[in-house]
Amino acid sequence: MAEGANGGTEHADIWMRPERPARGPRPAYSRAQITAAAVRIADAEGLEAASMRRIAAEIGTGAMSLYRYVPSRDDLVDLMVDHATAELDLPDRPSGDWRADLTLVAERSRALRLRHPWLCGVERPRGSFGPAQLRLLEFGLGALDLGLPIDDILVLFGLLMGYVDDAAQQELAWREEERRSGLDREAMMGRSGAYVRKLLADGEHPMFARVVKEARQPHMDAEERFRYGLERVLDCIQAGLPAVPDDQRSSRR
Amino acid sequence: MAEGANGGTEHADIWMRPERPARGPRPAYSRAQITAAAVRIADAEGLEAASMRRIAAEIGTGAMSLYRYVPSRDDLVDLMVDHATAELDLPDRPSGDWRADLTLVAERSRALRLRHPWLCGVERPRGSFGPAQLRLLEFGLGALDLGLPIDDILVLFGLLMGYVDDAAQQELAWREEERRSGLDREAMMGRSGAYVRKLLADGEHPMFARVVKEARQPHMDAEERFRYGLERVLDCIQAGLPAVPDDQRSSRR
DNA sequence: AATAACTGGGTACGTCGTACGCGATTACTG
DNA sequence: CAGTAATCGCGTACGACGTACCCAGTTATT
Repeated sequence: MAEGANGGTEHADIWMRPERPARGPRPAYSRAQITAAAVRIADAEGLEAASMRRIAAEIGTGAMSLYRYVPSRDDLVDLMVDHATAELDLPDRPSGDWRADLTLVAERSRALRLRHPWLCGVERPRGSFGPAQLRLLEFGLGALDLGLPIDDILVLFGLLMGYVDDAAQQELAWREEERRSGLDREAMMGRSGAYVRKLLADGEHPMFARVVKEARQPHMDAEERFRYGLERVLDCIQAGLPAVPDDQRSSRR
Repeated sequence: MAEGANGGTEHADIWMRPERPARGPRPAYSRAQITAAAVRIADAEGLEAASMRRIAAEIGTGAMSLYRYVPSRDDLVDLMVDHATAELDLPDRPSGDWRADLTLVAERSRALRLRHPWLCGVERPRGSFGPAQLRLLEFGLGALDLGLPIDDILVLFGLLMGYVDDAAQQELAWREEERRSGLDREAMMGRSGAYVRKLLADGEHPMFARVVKEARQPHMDAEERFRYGLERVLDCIQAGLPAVPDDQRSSRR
């Protein structure tokens, strides 16, 4: 098929390509330095503000210089994700109490996404697992390694991280809307947009109406609301685990 | 703060803005026509190929003409999402058997994402709910309306759709890799990339190794694999529901 | 018949990622 | 120690992108 006859770069081996070459002058910058600058910009102004030119300007060089360190912007985003994920700071190994371990993962992951709002918006289908993401994976899957087949473990861990992602995304969206409108959450419920008001009025959307009128646990702050949903998710996950004698928990193996 | 002193377009009221104006010549095209063209392109060449110029060329006009029908490309993407979602074809109301209803939602949603691969990659934080998405929401939440507070219902439905999204995304990624490499899934396991081989060899990633070596239910095809995970998720959701007398199920209220 | 609203569409601006090429610098090879 | 080849930082240039703006032509209201 003459489809790129070269040996092939598999597809995304950023993590294999060595940072420093054997020959040539010493590089003036580093991948970590560039990645950190990119993260700094994305934190402050969003992911799309972290363009190659902008990042280069941040570290005081030309845009094309970055391509000496990173093959493409997409790969740089992969580096950014792993760079941020490295802040997670999880224990070396699961404690044996799966519920406590997953709670830890969930809460720190949420905090991470609130600290780096662009994390939720990264294109998903890139199967790029850097060292920090691998650590997270090892810890999370390891916590659930209680006799289930690996496929089931993956499903359960996916449910947890899916919840974390959704919850953080919602929280960020609300926060954004508060910032733009100047109103707090309580005040926004009444003053909703014309479209929402129409939907509430037409009587065709009872569940949506309940979401608008009843939801959001109005007496909880964001943290409490997250924990509440998290407990529900953990209960669900528990149902997928093999039964345990109920007293023999957190047994250090 | 002098922050846009106008009355404000709330933020995304595509669904309120009337298609036809009162005065002026009859428009030559329609929102539906433009949206359909965009979906056609995105299906064949990906979401980013559906640029304003490309879409305009598809229907035989200039790029700027589209802005007579749609305020921005982001809004057009919202229209595309709802246009695709409208294919879902769900019953008018939940049947009373929540498990059957959610199974229906999950399988059709998966099929929809396989038919429109770009759906999984749409930027999430847009809280834009068109009529088709509202139908889906009403049906899904309604199926779970069994006495729980609305917040719990939202969490459970979120878990389900999160699973569907993840599973579809994974399936699409594998399909893409098969297409590019020419190998089938079975053959790819051994011939994995250098990075994966390194991770397997270093012994530091036991769970990742299990994922690579044991997962994917090698004896199942994609459909079976999806259903298998789906049953796990539904079991989990069941645990979050109020207990039922075990025999009194699918009782038509 | 006059007017105001709207049409399709061309041109132009500022942004993006990045292919390519340059002269200078450095490490390996003889 | 000279020669060579790799790699450096970085400027220029190209082809996309979304869309602001302007225009002459068309139509429903006055």
